[in-house]
Amino acid sequence: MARIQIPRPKNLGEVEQAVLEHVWAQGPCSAEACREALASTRPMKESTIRTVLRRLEEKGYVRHTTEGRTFIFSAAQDRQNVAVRAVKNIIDRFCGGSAEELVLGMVDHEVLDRKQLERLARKIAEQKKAGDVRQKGSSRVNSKEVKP
Amino acid sequence: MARIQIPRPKNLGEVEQAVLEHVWAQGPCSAEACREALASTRPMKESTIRTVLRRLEEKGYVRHTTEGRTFIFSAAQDRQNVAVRAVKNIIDRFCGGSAEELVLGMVDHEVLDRKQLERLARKIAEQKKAGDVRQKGSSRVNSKEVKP
DNA sequence: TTGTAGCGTTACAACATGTAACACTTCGCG
DNA sequence: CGCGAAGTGTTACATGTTGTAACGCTACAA
Repeated sequence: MARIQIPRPKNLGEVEQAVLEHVWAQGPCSAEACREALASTRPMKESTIRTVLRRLEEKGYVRHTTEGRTFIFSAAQDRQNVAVRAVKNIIDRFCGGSAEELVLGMVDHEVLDRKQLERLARKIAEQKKAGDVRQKGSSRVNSKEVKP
Repeated sequence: MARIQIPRPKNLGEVEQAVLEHVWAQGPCSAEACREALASTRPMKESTIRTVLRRLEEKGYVRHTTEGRTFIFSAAQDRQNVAVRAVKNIIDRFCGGSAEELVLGMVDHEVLDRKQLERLARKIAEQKKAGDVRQKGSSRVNSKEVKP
């Protein structure tokens, strides 16, 4: 009884994932196009895919415009943003907020390999250089906006 | 109808999280001890906490031994492991398997700050050095075991 | 005008989660 | 020895989430 909890960042089910994935990969598309594209791996009735897309929209992952009478769905948030937010959540939940601990863990567990580490090191150096000037704030114009 | 899906890596609900958190923080403890510790933030009946602990055990996050007739629960997986696995999942789902992309995103979004980046850079250098000898395999004896 | 493409609405089964009651067992105590 | 307390096992149930879909309404084309 009584479960007045503030909605946690909505997770996605498998099908929802797959559909979102497709929208990310293929760009704006109609429900039907989406359905057809996924038909081989996950056959769905036409009303099913629409339900899924509607839910994705409710959850804020996609939005739609109309083209004639047809809904064209497109991603409302970019992939990386979603990923980073999801990870941030994990960090808060499991690592007491320390992203560092997590990344170190990833290194230990070789979720990151050498080549990637190399690129990362470069990137980090870059970031550090930028940081020498302004204490906080990215040097790049893009992204941002990862508010929960 | 028909939802014979292979169980995805079980997520945890809020209460489950909180309880696991406590076991991680306080180490082995009985259901009652656990309940009392969490009583201020989440009052639970005694049978409730036991259900939660049982489910955590079913999901493989904790295990228990008996001390007299009392169950003593302890973590079955360490925090970092769980976190890394969870992140790995996200990476697979959202980043096409590229952990690098994600970490770069974290840098962009300042989920990682300068001080942390510094430590990370050191760690990475270390890892690289070790890697110069053996192409694969951690230089440390600890952790490992992040199999899905 | 009638079929059809496409949307809105509603439904439902299976699971996940929070919450808990009740029943059974064992141990210390009077 | 019998009792009550502490602990465990079992079962239940309300809500929310996710997959899947049927129906029904509307506008446009032939």
